[in-house]
Amino acid sequence: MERAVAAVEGRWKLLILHHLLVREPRRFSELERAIPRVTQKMLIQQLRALEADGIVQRIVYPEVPPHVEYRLTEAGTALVPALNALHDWAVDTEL
Amino acid sequence: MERAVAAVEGRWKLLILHHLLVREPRRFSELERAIPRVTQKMLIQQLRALEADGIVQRIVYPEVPPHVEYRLTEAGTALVPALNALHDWAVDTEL
DNA sequence: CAGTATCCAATTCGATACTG
DNA sequence: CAGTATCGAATTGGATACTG
Repeated sequence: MERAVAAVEGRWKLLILHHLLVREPRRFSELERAIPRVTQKMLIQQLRALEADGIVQRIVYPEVPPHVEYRLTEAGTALVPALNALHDWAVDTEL
Repeated sequence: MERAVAAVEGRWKLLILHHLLVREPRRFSELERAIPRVTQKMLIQQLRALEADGIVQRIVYPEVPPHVEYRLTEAGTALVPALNALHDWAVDTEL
């Protein structure tokens, strides 16, 4: 349970998840453009953390130039109802 | 929505919320005993943050010695379903 | 394109001591 | 009892420059 929150903690993870929900897959540069204020360092760091937690999947196409896609895993998709519950709470409490 | 997660972020907040769910109200010293590894500094800091976010209520009884109780607010109680959803996800994904 | 590497500033955390 | 104050260590974050 602590790990469940940890999996979503971090300034950018929700934003990343949001953009993946809106449209999948996303390339690294797409996420960069979608979240202008994130640095490359933070973006890759959060993506790796989400990957390590089994929430997003990183798919590498061995091409030149490099091509990497990020998708939600099944567990990532399964997280959506919980995020919606949090969202509903936030709306209801006007927080 | 970011604030919704922020309201629950922090190593001790879930633990505090848990103990308040199990039994209300709780005094400061009860929470200290319930969560042995938290320092006073962190405990009060997280309690204040939860209070600022409208999730817990701090009730002071003007007695000697001092007597302070912590309770969930209505918004705090309303948060429970969302926490359960997160919990279910954590269990289902074996995270 | 998709990252690494580095350096530095800011924030967070624990331990300890003290107080109304 | 219920905190506050202080300090230093550890972690995190941003900016910038560089690379396979």
